[in-house]
Amino acid sequence: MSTKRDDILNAALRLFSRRGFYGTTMPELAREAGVGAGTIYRYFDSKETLVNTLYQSWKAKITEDVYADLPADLPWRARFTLLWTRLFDFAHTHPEAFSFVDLHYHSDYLDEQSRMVEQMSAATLFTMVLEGQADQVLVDLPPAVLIAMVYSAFLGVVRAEQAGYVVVDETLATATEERAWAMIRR
Amino acid sequence: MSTKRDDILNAALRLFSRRGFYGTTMPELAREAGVGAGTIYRYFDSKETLVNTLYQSWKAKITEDVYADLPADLPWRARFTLLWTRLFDFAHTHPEAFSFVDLHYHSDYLDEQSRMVEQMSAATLFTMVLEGQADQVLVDLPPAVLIAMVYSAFLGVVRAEQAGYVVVDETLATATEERAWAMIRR
Amino acid sequence: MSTKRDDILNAALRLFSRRGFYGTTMPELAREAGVGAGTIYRYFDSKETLVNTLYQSWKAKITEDVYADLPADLPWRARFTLLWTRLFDFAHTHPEAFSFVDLHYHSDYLDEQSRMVEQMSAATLFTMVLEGQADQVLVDLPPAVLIAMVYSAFLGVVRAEQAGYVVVDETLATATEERAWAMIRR
Amino acid sequence: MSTKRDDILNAALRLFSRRGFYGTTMPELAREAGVGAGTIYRYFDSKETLVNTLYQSWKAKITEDVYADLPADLPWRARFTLLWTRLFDFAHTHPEAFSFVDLHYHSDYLDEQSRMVEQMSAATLFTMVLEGQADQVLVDLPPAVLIAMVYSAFLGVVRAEQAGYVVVDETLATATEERAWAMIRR
DNA sequence: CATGAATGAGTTTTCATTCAT
DNA sequence: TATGAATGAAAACTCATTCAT
Repeated sequence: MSTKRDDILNAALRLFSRRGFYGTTMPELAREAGVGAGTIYRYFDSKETLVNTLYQSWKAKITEDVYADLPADLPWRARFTLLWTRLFDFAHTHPEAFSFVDLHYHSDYLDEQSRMVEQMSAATLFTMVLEGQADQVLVDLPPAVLIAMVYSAFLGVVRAEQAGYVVVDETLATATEERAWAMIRR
Repeated sequence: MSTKRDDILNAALRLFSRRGFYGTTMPELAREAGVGAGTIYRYFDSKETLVNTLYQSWKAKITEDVYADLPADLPWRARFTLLWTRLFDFAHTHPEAFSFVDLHYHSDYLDEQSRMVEQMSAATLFTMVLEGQADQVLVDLPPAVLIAMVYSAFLGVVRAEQAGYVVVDETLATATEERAWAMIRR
Repeated sequence: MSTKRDDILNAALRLFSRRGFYGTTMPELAREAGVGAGTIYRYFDSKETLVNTLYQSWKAKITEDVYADLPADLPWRARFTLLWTRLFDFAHTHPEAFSFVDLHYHSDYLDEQSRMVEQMSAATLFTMVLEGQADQVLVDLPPAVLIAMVYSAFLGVVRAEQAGYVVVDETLATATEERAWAMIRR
Repeated sequence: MSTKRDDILNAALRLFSRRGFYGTTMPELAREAGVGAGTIYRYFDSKETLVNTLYQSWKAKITEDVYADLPADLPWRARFTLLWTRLFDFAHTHPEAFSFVDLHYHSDYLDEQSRMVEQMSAATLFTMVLEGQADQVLVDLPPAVLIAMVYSAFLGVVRAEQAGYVVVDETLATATEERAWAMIRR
């Protein structure tokens, strides 16, 4: 089965997350993927199609792996811990995914569908925060702000880790989770 | 007086912060600055020189405007409030500056001097955090982590604001400051 | 087989020998070679690399075709005749080669290797002249001077021919050879 | 009186003789001449006008200084000696002039008038050679060939000298003259 | 007269995309 | 289906020339 398509997507994730969309050339990408330059175009119409496909798939995968299947009866504190843990698990399993998604946030080459996936993912979180606020567990700030602060704080740690400034073991992951929770709990 | 050089730097800040380094073309930049394409090269040797000049000047300006002249005897709580206020003041005065600096963080076209300015800025914060921990006011996590979490949280809010998701008035600024402080205070 | 590379080199020989390095533009060259502008860069890193490659190959070819395989026991007079004949044969087979090599002599865009090829070629002649002088056959002047005078005289005839001032048939070639020999024989 | 015009012409001689027409830029030329870039255009309509002016003036000066005022009754041998001496005197007084004139020989940016000056100079020599042949003093080859061989041989020596390969003192100048004469005398 | 900052057409070079194999 | 050589449009950059001072 076509492993080439995946080779291309994996290479694209690596390069786009490092050098960005415009900083990555198709020949480079072909070399990194171990395929001919023309081969990329058998699977993707254009560079933009490729980046959109990649963006959507990772955004969806993050949403799925991190936000889905939260036990409905889980107390808020434990729920947050679970989310935070999943975030770090994901970040460690797919080190380039968060950088990639973050780097391409709101870029003008993202198409309608990418924006929709983006919206859906945001909506999930948004709803969750609203519930937490209704339950008087989360602080009363615009959900967009709470989400931005927590998610950015998480991303900040991941970036520090990838830059080699710290190693995030389980202890540190837990500690950061506590701090993030302290930021948003009522 | 050479207003052209400033026109170019201002246009570059606007475009680089939006489209990134590789996504911004020199003709675009020339048009945005209202100068001829060749004029840019009278003031900057190359596109790389330009982005480095810009990076260094803004990084230095942020450091100066936000971190400098902190009253030595200011209590930690008040000190943090002051810093947070200054960050928002800066972000509102120069809406593109933080995005620009953040977007170009650790890019491979940044030269030695840009990295040095970067280091100096980081060192200032690092020292401050260490003091706060010695005074038992700040939580005991690696300073790089605390800095990353707070600064990223701030950036997250600014980005949400620029995306039009929220309006950050004084009340909201204060509220976010409290949340950020809650994240790092012991 | 990569005939394109040869097409480019041949076109470059023609244009560089006529208009010089700076006077030849890459689009012109591409058109003359019958290839796309980008194609040139698949085979040569830069215009400078191209001119150096060309210089080295022709300098080496001249040296090989003209100076190599001289029968060791050939009397000086016959040896000179042979060299002169070979020079004209070469000039008539590759009408632009001598102009090209001469025009680019000591140009600052020639690299280390081009200079080495240059030196090697010069050394061959130099040694030959020294031997001729030791044998009391050649006049006692600095070899560099003898070489310069003979080679330049030859080039002068070739240039006159190319400018259309004369036609150099076998008779004229022989006559010029006699004159050149008269210039340097003891 | 306008020394600037001369400054420009002198700078142009130096740069054009070294780097050629296309290899010399107007700003470079302005700097070398010690004038503003715009100043050049007060004296010369364009770069082409400048090079043509320069070419004509030097070609004329060479013709005047070297070929004019030859005592009518001077024997051929002495006449040749005088010419050769004058050539070397000229070359040593104006080291760049011969290179410049030679380098621009038959270039397509030379205008009608430059070609005429060229023709006139050639005609003088041509006539002289014809006379010498009529007098049975010079060898019977096409005058264009004789002229090319002698003049090129001379240029070869000058180039060797400028490249630093030899120093041409009076003895060597005389020796080369003898060799050149041997080449063309009957 | 003289300047040199400013320009845009033209240069070298890159790169997304195509297509013959 | 896969390739990578080939392309030309567009990028970064240069330079002859102009013009406000």
